[in-house]
Amino acid sequence: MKILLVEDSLQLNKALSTVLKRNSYIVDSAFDGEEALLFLKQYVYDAIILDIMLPKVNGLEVLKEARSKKLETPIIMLTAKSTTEDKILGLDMGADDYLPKPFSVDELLARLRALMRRKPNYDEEKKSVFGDLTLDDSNFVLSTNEGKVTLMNKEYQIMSLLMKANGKIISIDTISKSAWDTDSYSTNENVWVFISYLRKDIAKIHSKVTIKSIRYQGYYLEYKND
Amino acid sequence: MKILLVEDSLQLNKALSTVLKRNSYIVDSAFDGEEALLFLKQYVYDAIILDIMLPKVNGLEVLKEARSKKLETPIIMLTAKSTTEDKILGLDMGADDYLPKPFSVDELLARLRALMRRKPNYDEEKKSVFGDLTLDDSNFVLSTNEGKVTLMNKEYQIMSLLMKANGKIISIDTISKSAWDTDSYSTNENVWVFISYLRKDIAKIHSKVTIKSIRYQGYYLEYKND
DNA sequence: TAAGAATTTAAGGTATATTTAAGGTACAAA
DNA sequence: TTTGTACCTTAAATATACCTTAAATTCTTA
Repeated sequence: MKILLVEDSLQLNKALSTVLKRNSYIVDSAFDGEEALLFLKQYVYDAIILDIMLPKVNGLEVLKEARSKKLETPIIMLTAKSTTEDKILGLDMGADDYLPKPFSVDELLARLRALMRRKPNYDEEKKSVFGDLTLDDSNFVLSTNEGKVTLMNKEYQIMSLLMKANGKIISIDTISKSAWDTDSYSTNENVWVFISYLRKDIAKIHSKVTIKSIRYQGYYLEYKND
Repeated sequence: MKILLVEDSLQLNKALSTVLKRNSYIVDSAFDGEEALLFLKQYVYDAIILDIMLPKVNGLEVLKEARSKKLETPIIMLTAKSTTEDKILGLDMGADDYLPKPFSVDELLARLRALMRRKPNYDEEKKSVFGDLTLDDSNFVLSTNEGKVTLMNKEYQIMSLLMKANGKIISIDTISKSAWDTDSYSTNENVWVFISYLRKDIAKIHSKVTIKSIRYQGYYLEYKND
C-alpha cells in the first residue's frame, strides 16, 4: 500500500510519514506541487494525500493536472482554510475526500482505510488465491493444504503483487517500486534475494505453484496441476 | 471495554469515571457535546453514557449526529428532566437505554452490563475461546484443561482483543487505543511488557496457543495443533 | 564459450521486540 | 491513618528478526 504525501511543512510531513509507515504504508514525501507531479509521473500510488497550499504549484492545480491525465488514484485534500469554497472546488475537481486542518491523525487513517475499501483489490478481509496457494492478508500467512508459513514484510508485499497479477509478468522494477519507498534504495539484487526466500517458502509447503522468471522481463506465477 | 462518558458536571463526571474505572472499564471523559463528537470521531468505544443537558451541543443532538453517521455503539442517556417527553425522544432517535437522575451507580453498572450482553461479541456471560484457550470475561481467568491463571486488568484487555481478532493481526497502535484511555499515555514499550507477561501466563498453563508478532505490523494468535 | 543475468548463500548491522527488574501509585486491609 | 500488596509504569539490558550487502555459484544466450 503505497502513498504519496504532499505537504510543504517539513514538520508535519515528517510526522505524518512516520505515523503512516508505522501503520504499514509505504510512503513517498513531496514538499511542493512540482515535486508531486514528478513523483506521479514516475511512480504508481494507491492513494495521495495532498495539501492545498503548496509552493510552486498549488494542490488544486496538482489535482487538476492529475485528473486530466486520467489518473484514478484516490486523493485526500488537506487544507488550513476550512472554507466551503475550497472544499466544493476540490471535490468538484475530482478529489475523493477532504480534511480540514487541524485534523487528528486517527481521522486521516480512518479516511484512508475508507478510501482503500472502495477498491475491491484491497479488501482487508479477503485472501488472495492462486493455484493451490492462499495468502491471508490479515496475518501474512501463506498456505496450501499441506502446510503454512508466515511471510516477512517484504516477502508479503512481493507475493501479494505476484498473486494479484494472476500469472502475468511483473517487472523487477515494478516490484521494487511497490515494495520499497523511493528513499530507501532498492536494487535488483534486493528483489532477487526475496524471490529466493519466497521460493524456499513455497517449496516448504509443497505448493504446485512456482515463481518463474523471464530474462529482462520479470517474474510470474505458474501453477502446474498434473 | 472502553466507554465514553459525556457529562458536564465536573463532580459527577469525576465520580462516575472513578467508579467505572474501578469496575475495569476504560473511560474517556467529555464535558460538552462538541468534545463528545470530537472523541467519537477519533476513537472507538464499546458504549457511550450521554447526558442530555450539555453545553454547546446538547445530548440529543450528539445522539442524532452519531446515529446519522451509522455509529452503532450502544448509548445510555442520562437526564435530570424526568419528563417522558425527553425519554421518548431519545429512544426514538436511537438511544439504547435511558436513566433518569438521580440514579444509583449500581443501576448504571447493571444497565451497562445489560447493554453489553446484547452485542454477541461482548457478552459477559459468554467466554472467549481460541484454540485450547478459554478466557472467562467475568473474572479474567484464562484457562486450558491443564491449568488456569488470573490475568490482570491490562493483560485481560489485550488478550480479549487478540482472541476476538481470531488469528488476525492487531497493530500495537490498536492495542494501545483499546486498552488504555486517551489521557493516560501509552507507548509501544508498555504493550510489549504486557505481551511478555501474557506469554508467560500462556506458557504456565501449557497452551498450544502462542502470541506471534510480525515486525512493524503487530501481534496475532496462532494455534499449533499437532 | 564467454559475459552478463539470475540465483543462492551467508555474513553483518540496525531497529525493533523481548525480557527483566526497579520504583510508583492506588487500592484494600488492619 | 498506616501499612502492605497487586498492578502498572518506566528504564535499561539483551536478543533477534528483518533487511542489506557482498560474494560465490549457476543459468542463459549471443
